[in-house]
Amino acid sequence: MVINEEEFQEVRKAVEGKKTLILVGNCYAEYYGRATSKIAEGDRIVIIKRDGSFLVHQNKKLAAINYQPPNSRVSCELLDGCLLLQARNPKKKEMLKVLFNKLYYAGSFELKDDENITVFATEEDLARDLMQDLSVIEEGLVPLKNEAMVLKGFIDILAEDKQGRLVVIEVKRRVATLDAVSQLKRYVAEVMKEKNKPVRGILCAPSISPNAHAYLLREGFEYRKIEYDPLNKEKWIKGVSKKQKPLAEFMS
Amino acid sequence: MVINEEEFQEVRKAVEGKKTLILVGNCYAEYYGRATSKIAEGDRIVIIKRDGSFLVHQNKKLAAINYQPPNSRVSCELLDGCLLLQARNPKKKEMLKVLFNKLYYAGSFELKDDENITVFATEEDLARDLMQDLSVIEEGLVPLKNEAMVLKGFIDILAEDKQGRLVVIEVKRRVATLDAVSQLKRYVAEVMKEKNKPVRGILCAPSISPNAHAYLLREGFEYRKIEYDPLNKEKWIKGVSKKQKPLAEFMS
DNA sequence: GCGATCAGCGGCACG
DNA sequence: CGTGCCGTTGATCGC
Repeated sequence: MVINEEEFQEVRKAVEGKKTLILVGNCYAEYYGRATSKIAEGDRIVIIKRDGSFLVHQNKKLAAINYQPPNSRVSCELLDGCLLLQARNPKKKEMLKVLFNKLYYAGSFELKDDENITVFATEEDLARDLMQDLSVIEEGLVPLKNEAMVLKGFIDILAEDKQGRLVVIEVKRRVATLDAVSQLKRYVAEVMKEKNKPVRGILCAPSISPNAHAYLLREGFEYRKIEYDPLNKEKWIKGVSKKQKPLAEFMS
Repeated sequence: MVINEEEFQEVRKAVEGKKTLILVGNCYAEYYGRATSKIAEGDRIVIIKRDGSFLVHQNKKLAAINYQPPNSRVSCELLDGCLLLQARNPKKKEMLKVLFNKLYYAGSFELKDDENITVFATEEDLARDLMQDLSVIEEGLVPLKNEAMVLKGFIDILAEDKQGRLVVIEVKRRVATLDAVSQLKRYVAEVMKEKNKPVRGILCAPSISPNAHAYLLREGFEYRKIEYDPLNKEKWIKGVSKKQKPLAEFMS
């Protein structure tokens, strides 16, 4: 009997009362569902959130080793002095079991937080602000906003060049890889088929891997380097200055 | 003065002593680096691991809203009665700041855990065990293990059909999407160029999206449905029975 | 270190 | 719901 009744009641009340529960202790864990996993006993942290999210963390790495998404049904029981937690997703036939044989800490909390995080410098931000001034990509490019919407919905920027040719522009916020070229290729083929005329493809990214570049050129597409700094308030995209969304303020 | 000196010393000792630290309280958070983010004050959970991993969790959803990868340099200070935590990655010029104005809990732990999780039913597992009996994909297929290694290293399975044609097989553990077809296409093109002869492409997955299937057929490739159950010990891949890696044991 | 790919990816937006 | 795709993706493995 390692887990005492008092601790268990704390856990039970948290699980039943939909509070947020934090556990630290020595546990074994196993999962089955989309795959199966197991890990022998070790000291870990478990977080069970109000919405049924379930996390098992080792004391290293960023990612949880086991988890269950929101809306999982959590149960707890005392089994031979051990605390057994189970998080099920009946629809997906998934189950995560965590068996604690030691508990260093158990605490439950009612956390009030209605805030949403705002993130800046996403691919969407890049594409939107680039569209305000496509000259950084190529002189004379004119964005065709509505076209892009109607046509696909996935194309970052659809534009027309000086010669009146359609240009599909794929924007990447980090190193462009083979995937990005494949993606561009699909979009170009799509538009070309739709419009029944030649379409150019431009890949915009801070850099591109050698393989991706070779693939790109082989397909007849073009690469344009873009540089950006999320903290530069006036011109966060190098070479683009007008009509940019103002940056969020940050303390020094 | 909301954070008391005693709590702060607990935090400071944990941060300096490379212990694992868990904080629960009301905080504001901001990040800058690859992007920028900020979120107004709310009740959240912070975990700082021994290796410098830093996590900020809201009381909903599975994913952390802010984080810093392993090896970040963490510092803490008391500022106007508030606890300021900073996690920096000098090389990437990244910084995460968390400012607590209330602390409901602060605990530090020395967690001992040398175990590694074992996961079964990954794509690698699927490909390896399928290779033991390719008849479930097509009668007469013979795997060319060494070829695949030498040729690329990324092709899941390279085989030869009854007519002696090369067959590139891409295996997916879940719904095959457009990406998977693009990937297969790249590999087929690669092998075709290398060997200078026609190459077939087969996409193996539990299911395939309509768009992906259309794209696949348009490219002249083929789809083969595979069904598997990670918990079925004798035949976890339907139709494949021999030489399979034994499944890990799970309690009922 | 970069490059390529998988992940029980998670999350979001759209149809 | 599925489909598609981004993500401060993270993590792994090969070079």
